Amino acid sequence: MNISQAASLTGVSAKMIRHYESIGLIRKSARSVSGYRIYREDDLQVLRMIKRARHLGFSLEQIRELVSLWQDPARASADVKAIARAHIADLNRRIAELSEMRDILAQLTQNCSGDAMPDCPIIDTLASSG
Amino acid sequence: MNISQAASLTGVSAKMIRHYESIGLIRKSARSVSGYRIYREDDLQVLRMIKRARHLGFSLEQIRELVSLWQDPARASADVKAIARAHIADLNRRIAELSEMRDILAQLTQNCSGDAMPDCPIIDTLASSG
DNA sequence: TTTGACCTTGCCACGGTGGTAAGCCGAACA
DNA sequence: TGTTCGGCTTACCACCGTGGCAAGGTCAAA
Repeated sequence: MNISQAASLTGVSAKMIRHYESIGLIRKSARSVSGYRIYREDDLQVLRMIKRARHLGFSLEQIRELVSLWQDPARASADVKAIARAHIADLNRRIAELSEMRDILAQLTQNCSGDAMPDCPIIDTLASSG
Repeated sequence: MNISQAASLTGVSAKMIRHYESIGLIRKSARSVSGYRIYREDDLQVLRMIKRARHLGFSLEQIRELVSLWQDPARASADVKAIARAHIADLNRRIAELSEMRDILAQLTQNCSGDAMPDCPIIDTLASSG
């Protein structure tokens, strides 16, 4: 099948399939005589896996390792777990950062009258020593 | 004072000060005869405000509006509040996304033995219909 | 044969920040 | 006075992941 079919069957855009190929995340596809990329059912598996891993927020570099482990029948689940743990730690860090921002802003917003007057704790905080 | 002093007094890197100037977020600074940027105490206020707003996760575009409102004595606090609210909503959206990723991964990780065996629910989920 | 949909590669863009290179400038020191 | 070193200038490239666009080749149906 052609790239757009592979794209619609996996949810990965044709653009991204080409990109993943160019960075070596997926193998170079077969080509037709005229140079069109050709995909078989097997190829879709990897794309679907990448799609799901991206959905869980893994970076392409992490996905590269995950794909490699996936294709290694002698893998240790400990290796997979380590990648997942690192990603969870990263997610927690980002969640904590965003939550802190949100909490501060929620507090400031609550104290802002939100009317036609200029006085505003949000601006005041940003402008002074907040 | 020169740019590196302004940088160290505000915590905004010289690189970023130039960038903010180039995108019109801050006014073009005065220049010495030889072309060096010159900053006065007044200029630092804006940089400090940008620094704090970035720390709260506002985008540079939002900051552009905030700075504009800040410098407008006839501003309505409602306008400031609206920007903050929009940002809070965005933060909440991102927090929810990341939390969902983390929860799913935490679940999978918990069920992964993490030993030398290949079997692993994380890989399985990524590879199949997860 | 024409047409329209598809494919190819290659470049530019986003946001925000860092790096690096080439060249000018300023101050201190011999 | 001349050298030297650090700071300043602009301009470009990189990250990450994705989208868009343009110029040109290809395929299938009408």
